[in-house]
Amino acid sequence: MPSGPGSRPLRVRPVPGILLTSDASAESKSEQIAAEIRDAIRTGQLQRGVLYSSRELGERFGASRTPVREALLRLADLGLVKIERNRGARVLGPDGRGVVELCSLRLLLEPPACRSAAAVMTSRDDDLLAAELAIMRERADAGPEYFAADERLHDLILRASGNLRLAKFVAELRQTLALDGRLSVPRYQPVETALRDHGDIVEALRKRDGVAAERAMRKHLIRSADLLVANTSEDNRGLVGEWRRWIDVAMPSGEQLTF
Amino acid sequence: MPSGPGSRPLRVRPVPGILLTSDASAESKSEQIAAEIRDAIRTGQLQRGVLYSSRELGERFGASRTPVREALLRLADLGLVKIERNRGARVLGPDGRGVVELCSLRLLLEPPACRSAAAVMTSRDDDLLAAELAIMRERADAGPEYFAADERLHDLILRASGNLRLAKFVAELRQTLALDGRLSVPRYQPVETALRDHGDIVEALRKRDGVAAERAMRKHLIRSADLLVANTSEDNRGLVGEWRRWIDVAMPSGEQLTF
DNA sequence: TGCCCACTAGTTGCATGCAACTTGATTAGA
DNA sequence: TCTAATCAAGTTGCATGCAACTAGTGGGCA
Repeated sequence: MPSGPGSRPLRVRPVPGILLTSDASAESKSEQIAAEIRDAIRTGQLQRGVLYSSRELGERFGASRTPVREALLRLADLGLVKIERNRGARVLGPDGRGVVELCSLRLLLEPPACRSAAAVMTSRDDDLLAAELAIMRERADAGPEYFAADERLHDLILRASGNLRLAKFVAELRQTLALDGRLSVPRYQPVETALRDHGDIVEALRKRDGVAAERAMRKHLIRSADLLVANTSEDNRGLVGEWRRWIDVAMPSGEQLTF
Repeated sequence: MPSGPGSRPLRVRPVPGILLTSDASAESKSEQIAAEIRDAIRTGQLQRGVLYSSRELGERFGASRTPVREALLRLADLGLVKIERNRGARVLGPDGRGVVELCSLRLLLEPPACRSAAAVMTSRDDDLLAAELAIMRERADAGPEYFAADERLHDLILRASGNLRLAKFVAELRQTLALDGRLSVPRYQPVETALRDHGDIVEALRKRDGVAAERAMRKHLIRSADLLVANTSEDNRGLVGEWRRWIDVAMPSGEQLTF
């Protein structure tokens, strides 16, 4: 194939689903591939602990090694894969310790962000939040649409907080966490509980009651993460203890855990 | 016959388990270049708002476009440059809004991490912290050694907290902030104040008094960021207000600001 | 004069070439 | 038989080639 001097037919691979953002070419190939690799890890098409070469991934996703490498570098930064020099990229397994770290970070950031949002959000944010909540209630079957709305709702709140950097970082955390969590949480967390939690958060925000919104978000995060950590396959004793410790760190002294 | 006609001398492999200790080539060229570009931005050799091509940067740093591109992608993720398609990479200016966002994130994360560290740190951490504090006191001229020790001290605490992901993220924040901050802070913050702050933090940690350590860290961060935000060249009114708002968000209800 | 279009210079994004490195299998030797 | 050196296959990391794209310029035309 190096012989063809003329125009090679650009190999356009039919992208397997996922949302096609506005313009196809606006997103660089490396970004597309990063997203595809993430999805492949999530669905198990790429197995944890296994080494993959950039050539193999390139063939699988219809690209050359360069954009694949760029995607892998990005994913390595996010902690999803580990690049081993001259060996390949290893998909990292669901690390119980990592799950606790991610959950702790969310717990430290999202409740205060919620409080901040209550102080500066606009009525337009109210409408957007209500819309997502409505979708969640409609699609209460815990399908992909439900989770997409969940995702957007959290993101709306974070962006309404006024700290875009915070919003971006927590979005990354959520993406990484979803790799481990999405498979297990819906089985253990009743949808109605999650719906009630989100309803409480949105309601408090609508009233611009920052303290209540913060508390509701904290409750929601703790409840979700509790299940996540408890059902991590590894040794749970130390893990659960560590997670409880971070709850303690993140909890204001006066507030009580009431479930 | 196969008596090694082209034997290269590098073939010596005494023990299969030995890994190279901090070999220079252990760090990839793209990482080196990312660091060099960051330094060049800090020192002003690369000017804010200006477009640079990867070829130019490659020549300046002695590499081809590929590792430069990888470095730029990484820096773009960190928010230091903006890659404009088919145009180049623009060095982003010191955005006042961004400074507030970065400071707010540190304020939300580092004090709780401090409290966590007090709960799980070991006597070895005590020694390391004391060593860095001693260096800071020796090099109280606010030179690079002083700031390096400052940096390491903060990092030690964060890693002692037990949440490596948090430590890594805050380290990134600090790196980015240093671009805007390091030039201005030492001129405004008296070294003895900073020394006292750090002394208080380390002392509280030594006593394993998490609450005091958390408070001391919060005080230190607020004091530093106050100066940083106040001296940002842009319109300060809104900026300072925003920063005060985040202090409020991050402050436990009972605690008072006492300077 | 003023407007439009093609052209040129320059850049990215992706594909590919190449040397160094890692590792498992094979072969020579004791 | 068992050990150790050697080879071969495969991979990365970096360099380079190439088509597509952008923006600014100058000339032609109304």
